[in-house]
Amino acid sequence: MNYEKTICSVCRNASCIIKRNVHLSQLSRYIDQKSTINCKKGQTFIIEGAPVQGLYFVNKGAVKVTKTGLNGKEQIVRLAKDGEIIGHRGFGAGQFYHIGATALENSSLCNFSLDSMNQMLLEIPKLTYDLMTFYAEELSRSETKVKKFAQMTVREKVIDALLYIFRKFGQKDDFFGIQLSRKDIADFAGTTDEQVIRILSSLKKEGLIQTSGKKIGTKNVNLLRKEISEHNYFIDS
DNA sequence: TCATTAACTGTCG
DNA sequence: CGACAGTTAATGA
Repeated sequence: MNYEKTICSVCRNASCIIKRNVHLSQLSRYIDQKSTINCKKGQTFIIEGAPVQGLYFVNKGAVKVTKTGLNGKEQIVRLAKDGEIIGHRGFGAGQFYHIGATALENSSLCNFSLDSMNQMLLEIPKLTYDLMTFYAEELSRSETKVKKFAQMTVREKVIDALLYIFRKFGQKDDFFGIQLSRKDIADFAGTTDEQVIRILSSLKKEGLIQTSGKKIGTKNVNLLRKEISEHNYFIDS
């Protein structure tokens, strides 16, 4: 296990709000306070209901953010990759996380304590502004997601989930840049793994996607988009 | 190798 | 469309 702290100055995550502001001199002492956590695939590093332990950034890897329903069903709220923030709703008023987060791949995470974050945001307006922009985007995504869940059929929701994965992780050698279990896709789309399996195999029969074991890919994104085009929500969510 | 997990199929309410 | 039961394939201890 490698516990070495990742250094922001050599980090490649241009979308990270810390990295974007790393040139600000006030930031350096807070960066010195951060810690790096290495998570193995499948490891849960934010437990729903546990006390907030600050803010996490994905340095490298992939993470799912989840919320558990009353029946114990897991809902994947979003996926996060390099440069993205996790646990950002945990601070402010809330004392406890109301989401969970587990690594989908071996991942390294940067963690800033609550105190660190609060002082940073009070002291550096540019950082606060960037975070606010991020919140605004998140809220907008969340709103369109509500519409989706209300209006889309299961087939459309699964296609939408596939497009989300495609957008976020891209495709390499005809398959998506991340391998998710059918269960994870189901938890994201708000359905069951059996439904996902069935829809994936019919999509495969129709030639819209190809699968090989856990690997899924598409050769015709536009055809997939067309299926849910009436909903017009495929822009970004 | 055996045991556990994931993928898939069929059926029923 | 979801829930359940059951089979097969893949994975890993």
